[in-house]
Amino acid sequence: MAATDTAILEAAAGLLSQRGYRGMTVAAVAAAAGVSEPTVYLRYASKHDLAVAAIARRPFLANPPDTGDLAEDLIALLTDLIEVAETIGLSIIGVVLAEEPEHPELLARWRAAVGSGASRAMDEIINRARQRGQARDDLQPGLVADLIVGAYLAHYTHAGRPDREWARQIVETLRPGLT
Amino acid sequence: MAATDTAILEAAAGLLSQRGYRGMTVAAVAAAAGVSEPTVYLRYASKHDLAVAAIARRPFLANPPDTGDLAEDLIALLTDLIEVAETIGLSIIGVVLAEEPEHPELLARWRAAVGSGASRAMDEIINRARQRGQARDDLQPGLVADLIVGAYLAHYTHAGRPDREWARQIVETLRPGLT
Amino acid sequence: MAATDTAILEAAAGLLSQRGYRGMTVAAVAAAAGVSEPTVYLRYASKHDLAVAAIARRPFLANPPDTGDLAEDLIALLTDLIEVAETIGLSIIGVVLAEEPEHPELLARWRAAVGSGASRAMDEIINRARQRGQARDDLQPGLVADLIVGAYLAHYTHAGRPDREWARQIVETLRPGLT
Amino acid sequence: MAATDTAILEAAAGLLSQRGYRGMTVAAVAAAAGVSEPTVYLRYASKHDLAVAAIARRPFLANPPDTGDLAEDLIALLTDLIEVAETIGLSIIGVVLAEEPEHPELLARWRAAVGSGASRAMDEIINRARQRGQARDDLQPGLVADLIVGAYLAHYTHAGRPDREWARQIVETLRPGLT
DNA sequence: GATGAATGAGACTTCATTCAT
DNA sequence: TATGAATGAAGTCTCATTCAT
Repeated sequence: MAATDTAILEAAAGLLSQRGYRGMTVAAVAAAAGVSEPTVYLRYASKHDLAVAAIARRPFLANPPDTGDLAEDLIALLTDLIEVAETIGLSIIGVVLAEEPEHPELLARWRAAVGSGASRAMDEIINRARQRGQARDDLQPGLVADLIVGAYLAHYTHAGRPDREWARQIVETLRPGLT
Repeated sequence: MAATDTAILEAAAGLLSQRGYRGMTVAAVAAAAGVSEPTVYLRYASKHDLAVAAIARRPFLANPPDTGDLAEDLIALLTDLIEVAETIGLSIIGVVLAEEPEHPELLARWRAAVGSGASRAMDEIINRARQRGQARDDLQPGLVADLIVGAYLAHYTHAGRPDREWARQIVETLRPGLT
Repeated sequence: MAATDTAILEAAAGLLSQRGYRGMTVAAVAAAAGVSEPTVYLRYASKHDLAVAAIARRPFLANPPDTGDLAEDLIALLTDLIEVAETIGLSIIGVVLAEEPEHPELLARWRAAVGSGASRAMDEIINRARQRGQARDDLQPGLVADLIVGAYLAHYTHAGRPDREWARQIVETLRPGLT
Repeated sequence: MAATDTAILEAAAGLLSQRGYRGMTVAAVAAAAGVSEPTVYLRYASKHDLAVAAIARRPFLANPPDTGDLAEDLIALLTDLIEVAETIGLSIIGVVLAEEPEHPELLARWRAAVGSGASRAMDEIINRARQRGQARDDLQPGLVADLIVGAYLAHYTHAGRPDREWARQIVETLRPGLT
């Protein structure tokens, strides 16, 4: 049944964020989805296959903000990012990095889904800014994405949740290099 | 014995980066340290205590580069960071993020050791730049650290290893905002 | 459908020789027969019933050789036996012996089908030999069958496949006791 | 402890005969040996290793009979064989044959232990007979072993337990070919 | 008659932890 | 202080069997 399919994937994705790869036990997934363990194995040949399928369920940065101003767009994107991260946690990113040595497909899949999503969102924001004359012609969206998204990753990892003003300060620091 | 103490910590730290929290089995730590499992338990009450102690063994960014130029310092720091990361892997960062929901002390400890180290290194670089008149007075070192260190984290997570030119391009993009 | 009936039995017999009793899973039988598992259960109440029905599908030694000479007949029979065994394997015999403690019906069924077949074949060969004056009057076919068939079982079990000359050597060794 | 070692091997050998390879569960072995499952794994890396070690625990035909007469020796050997087989069962032979497709090491090990033992015993019997002038010079012990041991295997497989007279009848049938 | 979907029971194996020595 | 030996608990995965359709 389709309802079971999504229940299993949702459960797996949730547990993956909350408990990591090894903490995402098949028993826990099955229980959370309201089915038995073999039912999970009916759909995925192994726990690993299930984890790969569960990675990147939620479309990330699917609708890039469009405020009419580059800096505001970036602030909005960063604020969105923070909000999502504070909801579902950064641990899913931790999982794909932590498991890279033993399960590199997880990171690969993450890159395909989330990495490319971030890249596309930044392309769009910067293209619009260019048309408005707000962005340098030779500005590379990929670099900006690295700087913006990464700033949050680093801040969270090194110092915890950023305060209110932080997103604006980051963009202000960056702004002279963009226009 | 002190030699045993450090052997155990080294072994734990290595396994933690290579195999993650759950992959760092007490048996593997003991074997790598050349002792028996109970010997580990003589020193740490639980596996978790051992992991907390093992986090952040290696001093990170202990000697910030000093080239006489801000941009060059930042490029050097970023290049160093890449090199270290490509040696010991990013998975240790993944581990502390991934385990946050269940073992928040790991991330706390990481912040105390590595986060503060990065902050101190950036303080030093920017102070020197200020004395040379290369940095804005109101430039906040923490923001720059977030941007520089984070850029690598994000790039690696979203796209894999950066190419040769990447570090310079990041710093060039950032430079107008610093001076 | 009759076609389904035989497909299931063929599949079960094949898997029984190739993978043993426990290796003959109902799922594998169903797949090999091109039906679903419940379809198998429509015909047999349990896996065990299916296995019993599948034992001894192939008539063994149905056409005993008739060369006009006792020794040649025995060599031909032994050569046939080797050939069949090298095609379908001895593991089916292993299965019925191995499962005897838990599923004695398998061995019983094997005796009814294969054991009696071997006996009948040897009866025929020796009766013909007697009419030609090539066999002792008091020769018991059952003993000869034990010796001839058993020699191969023992050789295979203890030493692996016999070489070219082996069948003839066995019969030569036995011959003085027959005439 | 050595007592545990042998208890485990004994339990494994017994279950292997009684329940076959798949029926010899590690839980059952542990229970029969009076230890926990991990204790078994402390000694054998896998169930398969345990099974291989358990095969051929009992030395088979270690002391070939020496009655002073070839025929009597063979009858005694066959009678011994029957007695052993009726005690521990033939199913262990069934197991090694049945598992050959999936676990050929079991049969290999059986050949190394039991097959070579039977061969050695027959060598001895026939050498002594030769010195007494009771055996043909060109008689090959291996062929005699195949015939004698095999006769029992075949009889049991095809017809069940032999009656009292059977061993003597087999040897009588064979005798003219030996002297 | 046939099957897609489900599951209870149980298999092998690993691991953190303890205890007698 | 150190360890060899042991184990309860749990994890991944398989399989015979059932039931609604």
